[in-house]
Amino acid sequence: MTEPLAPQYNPAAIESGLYRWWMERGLFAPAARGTPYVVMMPPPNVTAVLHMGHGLNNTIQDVLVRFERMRGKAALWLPGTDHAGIATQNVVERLLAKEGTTRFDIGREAFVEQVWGHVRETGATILEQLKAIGCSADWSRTYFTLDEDLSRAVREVFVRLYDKGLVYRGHYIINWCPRCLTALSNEEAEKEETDGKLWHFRYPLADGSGHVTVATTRPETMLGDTAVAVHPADERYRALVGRQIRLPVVDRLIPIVADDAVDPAFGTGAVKVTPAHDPTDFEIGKRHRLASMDVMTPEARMSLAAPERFQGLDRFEARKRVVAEFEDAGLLEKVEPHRHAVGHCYRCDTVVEPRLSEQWFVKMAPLAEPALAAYREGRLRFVPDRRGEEYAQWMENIRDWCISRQLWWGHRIPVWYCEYDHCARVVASRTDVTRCPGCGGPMRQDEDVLDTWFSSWLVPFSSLGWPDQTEDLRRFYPGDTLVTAPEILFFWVARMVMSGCEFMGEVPFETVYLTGTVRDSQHRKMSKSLGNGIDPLDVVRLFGADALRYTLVAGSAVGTDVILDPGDIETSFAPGRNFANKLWNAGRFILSNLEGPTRPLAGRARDVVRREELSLADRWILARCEAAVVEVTEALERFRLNEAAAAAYRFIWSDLADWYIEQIKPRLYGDQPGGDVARAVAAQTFDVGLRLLHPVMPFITEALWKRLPGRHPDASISTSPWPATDRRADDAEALRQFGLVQELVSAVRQIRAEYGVAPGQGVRATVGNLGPDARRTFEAELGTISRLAKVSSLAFGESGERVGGHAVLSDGTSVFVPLGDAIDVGRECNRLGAEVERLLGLIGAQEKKLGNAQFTSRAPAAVVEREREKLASWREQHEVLARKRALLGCV
RNA sequence: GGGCGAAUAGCUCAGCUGGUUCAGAGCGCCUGCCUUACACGCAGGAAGUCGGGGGUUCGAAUCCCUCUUCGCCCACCA
Repeated sequence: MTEPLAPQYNPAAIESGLYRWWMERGLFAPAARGTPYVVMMPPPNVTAVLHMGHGLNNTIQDVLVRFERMRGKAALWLPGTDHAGIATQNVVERLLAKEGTTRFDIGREAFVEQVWGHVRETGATILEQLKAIGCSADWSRTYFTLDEDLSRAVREVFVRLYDKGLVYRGHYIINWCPRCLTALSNEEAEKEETDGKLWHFRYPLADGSGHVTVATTRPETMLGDTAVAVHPADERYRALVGRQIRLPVVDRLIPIVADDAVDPAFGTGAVKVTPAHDPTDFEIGKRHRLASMDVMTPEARMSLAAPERFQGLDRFEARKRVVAEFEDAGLLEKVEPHRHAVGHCYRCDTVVEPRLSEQWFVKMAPLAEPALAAYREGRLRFVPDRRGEEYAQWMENIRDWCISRQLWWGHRIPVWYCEYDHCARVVASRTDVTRCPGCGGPMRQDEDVLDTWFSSWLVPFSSLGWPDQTEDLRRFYPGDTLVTAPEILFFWVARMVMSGCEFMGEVPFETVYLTGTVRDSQHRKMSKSLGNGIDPLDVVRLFGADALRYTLVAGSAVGTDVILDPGDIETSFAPGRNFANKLWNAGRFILSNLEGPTRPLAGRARDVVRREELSLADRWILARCEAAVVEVTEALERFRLNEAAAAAYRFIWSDLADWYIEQIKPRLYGDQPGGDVARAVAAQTFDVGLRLLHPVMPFITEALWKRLPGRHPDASISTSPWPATDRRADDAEALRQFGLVQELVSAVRQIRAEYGVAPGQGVRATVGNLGPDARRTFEAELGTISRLAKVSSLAFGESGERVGGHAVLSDGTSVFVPLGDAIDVGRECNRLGAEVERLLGLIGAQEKKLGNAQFTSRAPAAVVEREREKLASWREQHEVLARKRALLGCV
């Protein structure tokens, strides 16, 4: 009936094909019914795709989606259609690096073609990866295209903001990458602590009556100085304000001004002012109507505004020359080492040059207000909580967003300028403009393109067809949960909230779950440039997708990073593989014992298993199963995926495989009656275990679940219902009683191991000092005890013998395994002595606690009662062991 | 400079609302087993004064303060 299963789980054989099987049956398409549950999917980043970080994000998203689907929600990922922007940027960077070329060496058309070829290629790679790790998104949606819908949404948004006066153009100091030749947003200019120098320059007063010393970290910018500023309240310089400086090197007269922005405590308290090359200076310049001298070209070489001998020099070369000239002139007062934050381009790591330039901006404060309110009012929450405060802090101090980029790819800014100078009309438009609406003259579109995130921030609704009022939009906006990496909280998440509030009137999702970051053993972020990445596809090939997913999920405690050692992927991923194999073999065993349908455990069927037919072990595993359902469900609801994985793991491995399967073997083999009941319980609890684990390990659970008896060939575990909690299985008695049996078995095993009893050799055991129902329990489970602990006979009462291994169970039951001359009495005395010591320690502490009137009067009665019971139990255990030691003649 | 987080077994990490169900898991290590589901396994074992110090409390890995060390985010002191 079922094809024979190999004794080892072979991911390659099982996983290939299952994904297609799912897709063919449309199992990943949103269900027709049910409450929508939408997990927003971030645009995959091409450079990240072969790294573990993306594997982590995608896995976590998929775990939640599968969980919610099984719970009857129409869960889907919402893949953005705008993967082009970021993807392209990265592809371009890679291409340029590979070709060893710069953007200007390739013609635009050839360039675009080459880039898009690459995008299509890497797009396929991304799909491969997502399939390989079992992600269940509906990938039929457009992927990796700059599709027209999106362009439409981008233009719509731009024009709306423009009309509201929220988009504006202006001259500002922006972050400029001299290599990429583009403006960068504040978020894209990554600050890095850098060891630099602080040069102290003497600026002589124009009348020769002395000098003012200024400090700078960027000497080359002094070529563009147009003032020196001091704090208005600074006594040292008060008399100098309004006088002139003769700027060395360039030999130009500049004024000394007073401005509040100057910190009198830093450096000399006097600062050179270079409005074209520093944001603060730019502000000072505006206040004092100073000229702005841009002394650099876009490539960060000295421009024609610099003295002739500097023109064309690279900025760092110019820096050396300026310093040298100061030194030669005796105007270099001193040089100090100085550690400060320097901006670097997030794409190419080039030092960013603050540069005066004309750019487009979005006024953010009005957009931030409702987005902040949503958080404050609880309509938006973050997991972990503390990220919410980061979000709020950023929103409160938000700065305008520079959205124009001087790149060759992306959405062009939908603004047209009239070519006629006398008209100079500027139009923002949803459609292309060819004729000037004012004078009828020709129009020219802005050359710049929009920041990638300007399309990405619209994904929650643009990907659903907005601005049209589509069915999808009605149904799936807003979503429930955004799962993404913390590093794009501001780039993307915060902006999506703002755009959602502005254009849809409500937040795009109510929960933002921020995953950890995948780091290497030195806690460095995994990245291509560091070469410390792990390709998830390699892991899939070596260990299987389920092993990869298990490791990632098990390592993802809320708010913590996942550390993986790229040099030792065996250690990281073998546990997942081992667990998959364990599950596979447990399944193989159970399936091999299930011929045809099993009896139902509940319902009105004639052959339903009656409660009194259940053995203690049956009741125990059903109770454990129930507990596992509660644990896993609650953990997933609270985004504690690692706990969900651990709970499912414990249930399947420790409870089901280690104990229950071992316990029922005689019944399955027909050595004991009740095989049909054992089969029914095993089938049911295994089924539940598979479903609990399915979100984390979809392939292996699907493969096994499909083989359970009575499955329709097209049924899939991914659309089967999530296990319901069953109060009737809440069986504390069974848990306690079977727990005692487990303790007894362990105690005998321990003694056997301690004294090297040969594995096959049976031992006798005597149990005494029994609790009320213990004898009945042990008698009923005699088979279990004898098989699992190799006990040939179990006697009740106190043994006449005294030489052997002794133990005591938690309820005070004494255990004795006679070993005759086989053991060393001294060794047994030591063994028991250690245990007695431990108990005495506990008892002493506990007596002190209970003797403390403060405790008994202040602690809750239930706690006190529990503590009393513990003490009684320990005393009893101690007493039993002490007697045994006395019997052995221990000193 | 501001904000935040972390420090628990050799390694990677759990430990949520303070109370021996809390000192745990996996890997690694040691011992014995190829027991008819699984050696990617089974059974047993060793191993941590929960970073240091102080405090709150009847009681602290858990709450507070402080120090040390690492990490992250933000930031226009040139």
